[in-house]
Amino acid sequence: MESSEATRDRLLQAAGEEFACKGFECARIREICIRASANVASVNYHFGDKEKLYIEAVLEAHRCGPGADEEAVDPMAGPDEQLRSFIRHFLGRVLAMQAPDDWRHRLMLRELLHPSSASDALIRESIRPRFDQLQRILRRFCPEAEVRRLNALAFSVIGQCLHYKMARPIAERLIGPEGIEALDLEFLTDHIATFCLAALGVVPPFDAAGESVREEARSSAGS
Amino acid sequence: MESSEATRDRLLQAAGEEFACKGFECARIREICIRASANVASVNYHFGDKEKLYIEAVLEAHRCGPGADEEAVDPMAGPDEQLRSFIRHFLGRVLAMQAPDDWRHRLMLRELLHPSSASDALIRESIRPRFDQLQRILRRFCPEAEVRRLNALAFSVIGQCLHYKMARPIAERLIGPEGIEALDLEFLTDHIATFCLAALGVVPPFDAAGESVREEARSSAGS
Amino acid sequence: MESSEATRDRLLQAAGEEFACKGFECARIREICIRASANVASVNYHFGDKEKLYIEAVLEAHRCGPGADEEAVDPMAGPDEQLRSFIRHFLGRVLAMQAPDDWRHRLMLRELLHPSSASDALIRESIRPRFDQLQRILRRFCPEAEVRRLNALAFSVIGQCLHYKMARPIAERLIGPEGIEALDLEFLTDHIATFCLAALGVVPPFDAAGESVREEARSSAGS
Amino acid sequence: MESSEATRDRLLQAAGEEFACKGFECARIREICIRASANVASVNYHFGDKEKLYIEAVLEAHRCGPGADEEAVDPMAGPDEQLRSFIRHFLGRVLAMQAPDDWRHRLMLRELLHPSSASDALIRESIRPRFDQLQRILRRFCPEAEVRRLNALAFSVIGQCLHYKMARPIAERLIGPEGIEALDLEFLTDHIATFCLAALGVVPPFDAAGESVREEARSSAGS
DNA sequence: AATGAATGAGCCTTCATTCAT
DNA sequence: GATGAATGAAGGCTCATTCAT
Repeated sequence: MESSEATRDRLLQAAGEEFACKGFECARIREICIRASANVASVNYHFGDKEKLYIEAVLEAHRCGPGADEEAVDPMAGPDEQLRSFIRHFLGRVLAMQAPDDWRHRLMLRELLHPSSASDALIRESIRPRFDQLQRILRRFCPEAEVRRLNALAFSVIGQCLHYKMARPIAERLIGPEGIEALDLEFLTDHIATFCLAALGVVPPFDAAGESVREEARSSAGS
Repeated sequence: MESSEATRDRLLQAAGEEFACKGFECARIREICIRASANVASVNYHFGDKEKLYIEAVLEAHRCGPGADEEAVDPMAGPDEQLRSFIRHFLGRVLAMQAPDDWRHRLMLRELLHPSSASDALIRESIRPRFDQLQRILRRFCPEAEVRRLNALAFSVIGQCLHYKMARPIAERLIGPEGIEALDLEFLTDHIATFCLAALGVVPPFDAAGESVREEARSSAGS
Repeated sequence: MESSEATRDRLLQAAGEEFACKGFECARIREICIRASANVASVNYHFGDKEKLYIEAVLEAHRCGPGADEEAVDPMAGPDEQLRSFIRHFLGRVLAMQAPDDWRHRLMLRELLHPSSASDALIRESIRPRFDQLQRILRRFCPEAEVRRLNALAFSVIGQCLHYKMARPIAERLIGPEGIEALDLEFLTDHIATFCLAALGVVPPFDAAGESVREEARSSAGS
Repeated sequence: MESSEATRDRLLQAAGEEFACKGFECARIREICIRASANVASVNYHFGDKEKLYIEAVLEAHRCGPGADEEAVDPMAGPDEQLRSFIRHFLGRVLAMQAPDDWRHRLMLRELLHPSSASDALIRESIRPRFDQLQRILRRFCPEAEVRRLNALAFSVIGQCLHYKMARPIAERLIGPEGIEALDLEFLTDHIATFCLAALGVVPPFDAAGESVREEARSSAGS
């Protein structure tokens, strides 16, 4: 049957969506089957188990996920341009995670918070490469920094980006929907990139407005 | 009856732990009652509902949680000292969240990710005050910055700190347990504070190791 | 304590209402206690049991219920006048059963349909006397009728009256609310009394409108 | 699958019996499933709900119930013959309701007293047709009677019949089992029909025994 | 004497899973 | 190979009842 493979795929797709937006426990196997126009027993038939289906869905998520991200950063560019580019792409993916068909990223995010047995492959093939890439970029800024510092730097970059996904519901309540709206991809990319580059001592910190403060603060820091 | 209040408290404590580590859906009311040495119907009697118990637990979490944080930051100190102090306390709380009896923070974190009807009070009385406090500190660095920038700055600070809680399981797999171990409260406080202050132009970025890079990067940035 | 007796009475009153409108099974002991401003344990304390409370409520219902009904029928009147009077009173009570404080009759009606152990006393002291009274009245119409006929006659009278209580919800759907409204106490008393008296051959059947039909029907009956 | 339909039917049958003799609230879903040799979850699978099962049972009750009643009354017969025929059939059904397997009628009776959401269809398809039929018959006796009178007449007929079902437990205690026994279908049909026809002025009231009384009563009525 | 707290049995429902076809 | 029916284990909740005070 050719429909066998097709059903399997539909199940995987439906499972991905369901797991992504409800989590493993709250996802209903029946709902998945209905979405996939398949029988209730299909999941057990094709995957044996709810958990095995979940793992398959997560693997599928990163398998069919973004692959050309590595090339997104121009290897010939300067380190600051590379970092800016990395942030733009990473942030772009994070902010786009609201899209209904973007269950792959949402699923990966869930794995970030609550790693399951599926996350080994996920880390190996999807997360670590990007993490290493980021570290290679950062290494160019601090060639002699110890590993610990490099890790912390990488987490500082990633943490700022991910926060807009993680804490979005709360952020929205804190600064209002229009406040969130104002923090669009363009602005945030520039903000975080500038923030990090300034922290790395590459570019002057932000706008003129901060200049005066900088002086004041610097003197107070010196005291 | 004093025993009534006592049982209620035991239930609240047990519920807090259970909800904190399993989430609302996966927490079993029976387990909570067993932990609290109470009857299965106790929850219904004292709180009426599983959900009402959850809300009560969340409120209890922030009620008995840290409240004297406001005083933690010396109002007479300079802005850089205040920021450093804020980060230390915030991070301290985040990193301490692993403690088994620290269900209060884990519960609040869950609310961060999946706000429920209990999060209104949580935001109002616990989160917003700290957020406002951070913005007041940051305002001293950028007196004329627009609101949007201030929001982004605050999120940059918070995001870096929270990341160590949010993505800890994955981080541990990325850099190994000893890598995580190395990132202790002292180091991270200094790292994030320095990172932020450098980004704000107050202190020179990091250590001598970075200096040379800065020069190189700056020239490449200028190209 | 004087309040002891008072609480008992309030419980009885509240139980009567609750049982009357929800039935034994659906009545909630907690609701009764709330209504009576009493403790949840009051019922068990004062009556020992939900069922015992029910029985007490039923007995109370007929005890404090109508007692002067016997006198309502003038013993010196003619049989037709007595029957008319009986129907008026019986029907009046049936139709008034909607009143919120008239739980006594509603409770007795419930006993009619689903006799419990409480109904013995109810029948003995409340129902049978009226039944006997009706039969005495009917006996005057048919002095030589056999017992079976007299029973059937009594049930014919009672059945017509009770039907307006029993099947009211359905009747309302059949002929509409305004249809029910039109069947008020005055009209129904006259209708049923005339119907019965005509059946007993005392008065001519109904109005002139029926006269012609009677002739036609009588001839068809004779065929 | 044929077995599916079979199980559904067994559940419906078992539910009908259980609901008929215990009512909706007191009926236990577990008991129903045991009776139907089915799993506890079967009800949920086949009907979704206890209430939906109830509704389905009520609909089934009237669906498979008596349907050829319309033909039971000879349209060519005279009105008195039609009325007598109607009463015989109606009463027959009412009196037969004691049979253990006759849950359909008992269920319909419950709906009479406590209409649920299932009673709409019941009224529309089962009760109203008979009611209309009866009114058409009565109309022949009183061609010019107002609607109100016709309604009251119909209820007088129905009320007398239904009373033997409604109040049977009490009636049995009032006149004893043998008294009830004596009121068999044959006797009651004749009694009620004669009672009504006499009330409608078609036939002379009852037997010779009553004749003399009629004279006496008539004179007393005239006084 | 009377109460508030606590109990445990039992109900309906949900769900992942298995089985016969 | 694939399905619809059936399963049984929990889960949350309700309720009458009991107990300690």
